[in-house]
Amino acid sequence: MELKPTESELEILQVIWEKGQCTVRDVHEELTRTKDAGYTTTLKLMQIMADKGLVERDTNAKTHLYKAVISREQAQGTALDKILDTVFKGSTADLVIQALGQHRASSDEIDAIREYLRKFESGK
Amino acid sequence: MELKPTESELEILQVIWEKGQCTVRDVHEELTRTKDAGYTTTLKLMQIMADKGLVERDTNAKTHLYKAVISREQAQGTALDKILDTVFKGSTADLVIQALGQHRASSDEIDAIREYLRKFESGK
DNA sequence: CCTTTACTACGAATATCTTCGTACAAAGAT
DNA sequence: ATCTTTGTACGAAGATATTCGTAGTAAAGG
Repeated sequence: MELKPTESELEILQVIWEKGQCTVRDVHEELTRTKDAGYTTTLKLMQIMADKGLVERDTNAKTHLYKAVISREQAQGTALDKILDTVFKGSTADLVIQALGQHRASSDEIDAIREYLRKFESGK
Repeated sequence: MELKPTESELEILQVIWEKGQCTVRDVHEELTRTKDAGYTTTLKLMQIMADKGLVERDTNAKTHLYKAVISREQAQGTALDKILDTVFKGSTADLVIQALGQHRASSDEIDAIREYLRKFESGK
């Protein structure tokens, strides 16, 4: 089963992940805060996502309710796998170092990562 | 200027990054080790990439020589930005932790990251 | 020379993703 | 009851990405 959301699908998933269960209108209003798109465009995309199995929908009421099937964490994993493969030669260390270098992580973030490394290593 | 390579373009860039300057045939032979594609498909893609400015080519000789314009590091940065935005809510720490957790970095890798964190923090 | 091989150029078919208009049904408002 | 609003379904146009066939040209081998 292919579970690789497209760009637009990811925008929609972001909203659903954030809000939980959503109607098309919920998603659409959120999306139009930053970009503009017709309502039926959002609708169509969400229908396609339902076909693909990226979301599930409850069609009992007139207004359907959508929820995510794949979790944000799964999508994160997929996205990481992909860029590890395509631009990082598979090196997690390179990826991490690039991420830290480029994006000026805050001290809190760095502490969190240190903490994680500690746990990680003691857990082996 | 838009510098976002597509999926296929990234496959080609990987080869060029690895080998340096390349002919179409160089790239094509490398690609066909793992997938299959017609020669003219690879050619066309590389021509398009030249148009887009992803690669430069030297057309003096009959057989053209291609080299990457955008560096692997640039592409890494772009890729990271994109997934930070689309699936990590902008949190570098989440990204790093997911990357480490999921892909079982080796001890060497972890050491490299620790080392990096040390330098990073002392350098502020 | 002439034939075969290796290359580029380019148009066009496919495939995939995105966008939207139109049709129609249900619910709400007057 | 009728009109307006709010929904879904769906076809099809548009945009972009991918694939490949055909044509033409330069080089290499005989």
